[in-house]
Amino acid sequence: MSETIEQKCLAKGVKLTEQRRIIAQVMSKSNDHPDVDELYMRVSKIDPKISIATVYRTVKLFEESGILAKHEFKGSKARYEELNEGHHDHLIDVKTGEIIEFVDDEIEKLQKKVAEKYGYDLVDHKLELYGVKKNK
Amino acid sequence: MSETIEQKCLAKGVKLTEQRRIIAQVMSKSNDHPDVDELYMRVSKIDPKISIATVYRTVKLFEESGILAKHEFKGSKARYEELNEGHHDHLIDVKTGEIIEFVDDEIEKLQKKVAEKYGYDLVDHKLELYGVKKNK
DNA sequence: GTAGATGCAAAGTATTTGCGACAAG
DNA sequence: CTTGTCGCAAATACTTTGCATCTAC
Repeated sequence: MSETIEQKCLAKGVKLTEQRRIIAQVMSKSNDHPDVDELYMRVSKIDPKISIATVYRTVKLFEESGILAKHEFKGSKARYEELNEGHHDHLIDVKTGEIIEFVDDEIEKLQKKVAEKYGYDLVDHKLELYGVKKNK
Repeated sequence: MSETIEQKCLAKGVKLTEQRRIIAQVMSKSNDHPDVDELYMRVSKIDPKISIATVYRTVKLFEESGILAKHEFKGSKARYEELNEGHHDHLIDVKTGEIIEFVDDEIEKLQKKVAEKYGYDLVDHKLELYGVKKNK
C-alpha cells in the first residue's frame, strides 16, 4: 500500500494547510487525469473559497515534491495525476480522449539502453501512444 | 532524397505564398528545433514585414499538412522541426537543453504491440528521454 | 511569533482571431 | 475574378505574481 499524500507532505517538509489537504484528497480520489480547471471545480465543491491561484500553486508544489505527475498530452491543457510507486505510461484514444495506463518493462529497459548508448543517465522520460480503437 | 517543403505544399494543395516560402526555407535550413519566437526572428531577417501571426498560422498549417512536427518538451515552449521520412525520437539533456535525435526500431515495434494488446491501431506516439551526461 | 500560505486582482506568456487590404491561382 | 492569406491590433487561454492578510507550526 502506498503512502497518502498527507504522509508524503510530512516526509518532504511541505506545510499542510487546509487547502492543500483538500486538493490532496480530491486528487487521491480521482482516478482520471484532471486539468487545473477540473480540479478547481472539484475542490470548490468542498471549499468554495479556495482560489484558482492556490490550485495552481499547489499542483506545482506537489509536482516538484514528486507527489503529482504533470502531463501535457498533445493539444490539450496540462493534466495531473497522483504519483504512486507503480510507474506507467499512457495510451490515448484520439477519438474519445479516453486514457489507458500501461506498463511495459521491456520498453523501459530499452529506453535506458538508448540513453546509455549516447552516454546519458536516464532521469525521466515521456511515452505517449495515440491510437484509434480497432473496429473488429 | 526527400521532397522540399515547397513540393510538399504543391502535393497537398497548400497555396504557396511568399511568406510561406520563406518560412519553409528557414525551417529546411534549421538543423535545430526552433520555437515560434526563434523562427520569427530568423524569418524576419529575410523579410522584416512578416508578422508573428503569420508564423503561427503557417507552422500550424504545416503541422496539419504533415510538413512540420511540433514538440512540446517538458516545461518549454512548442518547438518545430521539419518532418522527413526518417522518423526519430528525442533525448534531451536536462542540464544543457541539447537535443539528440535517435531511432530505435525495437521500441517502435513494442509500442505497436502495446497498442494492439489494448485493441488499438497506433496512429501516433511521442517518446522523449530526459537524461544527464555521465561524468566518466 | 514568524515564515510561509492564501485570496484577489492585475500582469505575464503563448497563441488565436476579426477585419479590411492584398495576392495567388 | 475569387478565394484564401496577410498584417495589425485586440482578444483569448492558461498561468504566475504582488501585496495585504491570515495560518500552521
